[in-house]
Amino acid sequence: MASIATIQINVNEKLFLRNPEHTELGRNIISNSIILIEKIGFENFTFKKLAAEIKSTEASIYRYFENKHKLLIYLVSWYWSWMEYQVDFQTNNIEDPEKKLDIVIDILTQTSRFDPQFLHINEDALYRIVIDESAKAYLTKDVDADNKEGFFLGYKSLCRKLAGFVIEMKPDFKYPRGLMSTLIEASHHQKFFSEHLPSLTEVSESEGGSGEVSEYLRYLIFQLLKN
Amino acid sequence: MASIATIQINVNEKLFLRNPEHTELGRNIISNSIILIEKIGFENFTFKKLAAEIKSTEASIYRYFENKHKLLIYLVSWYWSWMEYQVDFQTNNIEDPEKKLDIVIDILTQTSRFDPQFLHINEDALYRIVIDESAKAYLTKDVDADNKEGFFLGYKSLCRKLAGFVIEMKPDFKYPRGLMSTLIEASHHQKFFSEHLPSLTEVSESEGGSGEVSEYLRYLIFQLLKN
DNA sequence: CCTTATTGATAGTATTACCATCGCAGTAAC
DNA sequence: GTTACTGCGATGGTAATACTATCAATAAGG
Repeated sequence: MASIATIQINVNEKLFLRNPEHTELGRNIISNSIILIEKIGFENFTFKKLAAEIKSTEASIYRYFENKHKLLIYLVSWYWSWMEYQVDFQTNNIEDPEKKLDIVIDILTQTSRFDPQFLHINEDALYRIVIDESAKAYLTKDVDADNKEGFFLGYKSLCRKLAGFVIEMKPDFKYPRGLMSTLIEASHHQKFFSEHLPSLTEVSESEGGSGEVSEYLRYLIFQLLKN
Repeated sequence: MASIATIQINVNEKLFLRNPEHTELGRNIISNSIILIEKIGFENFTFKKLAAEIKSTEASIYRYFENKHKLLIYLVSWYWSWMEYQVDFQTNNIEDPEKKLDIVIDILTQTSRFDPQFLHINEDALYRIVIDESAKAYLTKDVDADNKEGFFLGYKSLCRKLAGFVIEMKPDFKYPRGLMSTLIEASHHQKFFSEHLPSLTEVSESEGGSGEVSEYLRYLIFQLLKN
C-alpha cells in the first residue's frame, strides 16, 4: 500500500497546451478547477473565475488549456485512467471473475476516494464532477473529431477491461462492452437520480458507504450473468 | 388511427412566457429550434441564429422563452409527454405486461417517428435531440429548483407508467422505477455510443429499423424480469 | 373605428471566450 | 556578468453571447 513507486496517470497530450503536472501553476489549475467546477457547475465555470481563485490570470490559464471543454475532458480522462488503475490494483491476484466484478462495482460506487498519491487532486470532488458533468464531455457535435484525437481512450480502455471480466465469467455473453458501459453510466445516473430526482429510482442515498446504488447494480449485473 | 379528435401534449406552463402553441410565430420557434438544435448542437445554438432562420428577431423569441435552457426543457418535456401518449395508445387493450414492455422497447428505439398530428414538430429530429442533449436538461446546478417547479414531470410520469408494467409482470421486483430509468437512459446512450464511440458497445446501428439497440435492451430487461 | 395584443426594429449592457503583446523574474549557459 | 530562454502576470482588445428596453407598425377583435 505505502510503496514509494509512483504510478502514472496518463492523459492524452493533445488535451493540453502545456502539461499541468509539470508546474506549480499547472497543478494549481487542476486542483482548483476541480473544486470550482464541483461547486458552481461546468456551465457557470469560467477561466476568469478560476484565475481569481488561484490569484493568477485568465491568459496564464489559457497557456495550459485551449478552452474549458478541453479541461473538462482532461479531468474526466484523468478520472478514467485513475479508475482503471484502481481496478488493476484491487483485482490483482484475484482469480474469480465474479469477485472481480464485485470489486468493480464497489470501486464505481464508493463515495470516499481519497488517494494520498495525488495530493493536488480531490478525488471526491472529481467523482461528483464525473457524475454531474462527464456526459457533457462527449455529448457535443465534436464527439467524432474528439474521438479521432483519442480523447476518450481512458473510458474505452476501462470499458474493455471490465468487459474482459464479463467474458471470463460468461464467455458466450453477447454484450460484454454494452453491459459494462451501461453499468458505468447507470452508476452515475442512478446516483444522480437518487439525489435529485428520487422518483426515478427506488435507490436512495442516505448512507455514506457504497449504499443502495451498488446493491442495485450488483443485482442487475449478476442476475444477467448468472445462467 | 385517423381519428379527428386531437390529443394534447401537456408541458409545464412555467417553461414558457407565452404559449408557443398558440401563435404562428410560436410554432415556428418550436419547429425551427428543433431543426436548428439538431443541426448545430445545443451549445452552438443561439436565439439570434434561430431568429435569422425564421426571419424574426431575438427579442421576439425572448417573448416566448426566458432562455435557451428553458426551451430545451420544453422540447424534452414535450417529447416525454408524447412518448407517454404513444405508450398509452400502443399498449391499449393489451393484457400481457411482457408484451407491453416489448412494445415500450420498440417505441423507445424506433428511429422513424413521424406523427401527422403534429405537423410543426419533426419527431425524428426531436428524437436526435433527446439522445444528444436531453441529459443537459437536468445535469445542471439548477436541477433541484427546476424539479421543484415540476419541469421533469413528463419524464417521471413515463417512468412511473413503465414501472407499473414491470410490477404487473413481476410484483415482487425490487427496482421497477430504477430499471425503467436505466432502460430509458440506456436506450439513449447505447444508441449514441453505437454511432460515435462504437468500442463502448457491441450494438451497431446499420439498419433503419429498431435494430440492435432494441435487441440488447430486450435481452437486458427480460433476462432480469423472467424468474 | 378604436383598442389591444403582437411583432419587428433598433439599440444597448454585461459577460464570456478568447488572443496578442509586453516586460519582468528566475535559471542555466558560456 | 552578460546572454538567452522560460514561465508568468498585467494589460488591453475583439467578437460573440445572453439578455433587456423602447418604440413604431400592424393585425385582430369588439
